[in-house]
Amino acid sequence: MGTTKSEVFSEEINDLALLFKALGHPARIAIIQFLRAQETCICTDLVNELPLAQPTISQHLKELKNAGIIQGNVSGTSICYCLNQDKIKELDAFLASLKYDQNPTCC
Amino acid sequence: MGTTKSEVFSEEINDLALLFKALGHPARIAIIQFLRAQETCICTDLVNELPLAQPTISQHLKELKNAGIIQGNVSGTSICYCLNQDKIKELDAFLASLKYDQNPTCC
DNA sequence: AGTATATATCGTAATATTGCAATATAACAA
DNA sequence: TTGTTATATTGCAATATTACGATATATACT
Repeated sequence: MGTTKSEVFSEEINDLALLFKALGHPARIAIIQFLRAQETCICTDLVNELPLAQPTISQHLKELKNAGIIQGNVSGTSICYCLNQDKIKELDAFLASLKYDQNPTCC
Repeated sequence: MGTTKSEVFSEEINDLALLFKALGHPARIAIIQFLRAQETCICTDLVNELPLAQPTISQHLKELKNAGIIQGNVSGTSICYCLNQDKIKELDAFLASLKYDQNPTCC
């Protein structure tokens, strides 16, 4: 108990859930929004921008990177992060697939 | 410690994070997909469909309902659930806003 | 080598989530 | 009223997440 029963679900469903889970935290949404606004990569900027300690931000970046939503490249002493458009499109496609052409009469 | 520092983020960001968090579990993705496929509402069907106990499914439905992603209407002894297109569109709009017209050269 | 800067990792306390058995509630039927 | 079906709630053990101080690592500059 306490663990998610991932084994019983398809890989597709688990992958989607992991992506959404990575976005399921305000700090990570804020990071994503900042990345989108900058149009380019960042690193310490986030520590100055968000009221969270450096290790906390580093941890959130790691989770976003693990999920594949952002990418990071070493650039001197700093690391340059940016959005991974492919993953975003993947999520967008899923959400789009949930829409109906016309609202069903239900409930 | 241990608690998410929601106070330091905007309401918009917190709302989005809560919506994504609700989708961040395979059982809840499976529920959403089943609801989409049925085009209409459900209830005990999910207990038969998914290898999870009834209280567990009830709990996941509650979270999806709290997030506003699904709606439920009493219909006799059962409850009829369905997707809330508005919330789905909200999430879709956010993801769409993250896309760039052309991929930026970064990282 | 020594120093500064940028980021990651470790360790840990506080809290949240997951899953389910047991039980409660609610609507209907006989 | 008693039974049946459908769903929700309670309680709890196992596990995961969050946040951060302390510390490590890695690159660059002097």
